[in-house]
Amino acid sequence: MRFVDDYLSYLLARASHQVAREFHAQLKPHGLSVAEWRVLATLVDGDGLSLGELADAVLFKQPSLTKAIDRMERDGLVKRLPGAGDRRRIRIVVTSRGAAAVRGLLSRAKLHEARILAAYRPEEVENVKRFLRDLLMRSAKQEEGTARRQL
Amino acid sequence: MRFVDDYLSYLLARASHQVAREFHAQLKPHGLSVAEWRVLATLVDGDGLSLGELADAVLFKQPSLTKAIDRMERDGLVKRLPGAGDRRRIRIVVTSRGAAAVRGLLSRAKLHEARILAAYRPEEVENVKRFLRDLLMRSAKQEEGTARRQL
DNA sequence: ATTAATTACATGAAAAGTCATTAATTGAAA
DNA sequence: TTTCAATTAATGACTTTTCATGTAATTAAT
Repeated sequence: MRFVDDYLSYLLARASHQVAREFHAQLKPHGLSVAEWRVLATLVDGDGLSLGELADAVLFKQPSLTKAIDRMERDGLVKRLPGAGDRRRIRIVVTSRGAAAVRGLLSRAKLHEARILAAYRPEEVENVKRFLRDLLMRSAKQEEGTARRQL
Repeated sequence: MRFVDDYLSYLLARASHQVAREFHAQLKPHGLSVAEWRVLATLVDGDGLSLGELADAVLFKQPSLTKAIDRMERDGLVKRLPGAGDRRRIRIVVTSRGAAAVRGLLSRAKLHEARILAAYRPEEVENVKRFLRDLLMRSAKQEEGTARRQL
C-alpha cells in the first residue's frame, strides 16, 4: 500500500475533493462558483457574520474573502453592512438575489449527500460524522492553546 | 445545528483543511510549499508517474501541475523523463535533491497523524479510514460509468 | 494508407489567491 | 487621559491557478 493510501490527511483531502467535485457540477447551471456557493450556504444559517468569521467558516484566507465578497457584492449576491458596536467589523448579509440563487441548491446538496451515503448503514455514517466533528473540536481547542502560548 | 455542521462535504473539507494546515507549518523550515510536499510524497511511492496520473494523485488540474513541475524542475527537485513507449507522455521522477528534501518529512507526517489519532481507539480509526477508502473507490467507479455514458 | 478522432502535455491570457503592509478602531496600561 | 498594543478589514505587488486552446503523438475508422 502506498504511503498516501493510509495517510489520514490524504484520505480526507481526496474524499473531500471527490465529493465536492461531484456536487460542483450542479453549480454551473445556477451560475454560482464554488466560493460563492460556500459563502451563501454558510450565510443562510449565519447571516450577519463578520468578514473574519466568515473567512474562517469557508476556509478562506482573509484577503481572499475580501476580494470574493467584492465580487459577490458587485454581482448583488451579498451586502456589507456596518458592524454593530465595533466599527472595524462589517456584517455580511445575503441579498434576496443571493437567497434566490442558493434556494434549491441546499436541498440538492443534501440529496447528493444522501445518494452517496445510501451505501452505508446509518450508524456507520453517524460514527464517521461524529469522528470528524470531534476531530475538528479538538483541533480548534489545541489551536487556542498554541495561540495563547505564543503571547 | 447549522446546515454545514451535518453536511458531509463540509465536514470533510474542514477536517482536511485543519489537519493539513497543522502539518504544513512544519514544511516551511524544510523550504517546501504544500504543492511540492504533495508531489514529492506521492512520487516516493510512485516514481515515474505520468504528468496526468500525478495531477490526479495530487488533486491538481493538469495545467496547474505542468507549471508546478516547471518550478520544481527549475529548483532541481524533480525531473521530466521521456515516456517509455508513448512519446506524448512524460515520466516525472524525484532527483536526489528532491529525495533529500522529503526525507524526514514522511516520518514527521506519520508522527503528526499519530498524535491526532491517539485520541481514538485503533478500531475506530480503522473504521473511518475504511469508510473513506470505500467512498473513494465507489466515487471513482461511478465516474468511470458517467464518463462512458457520455460517449 | 489516409483521414478523423482522441489523448497527453504545454502555453498564454485572465482570474483568483497570497503575503506583507496599511488604516482605522478598540482595548488596556501607565 | 494619553499612549501603546491588538484587532479588523482593505490594499497592492506578486504568485499561482484556471480556462481555453494549441501542438504533437497515438488510435480508430473508412
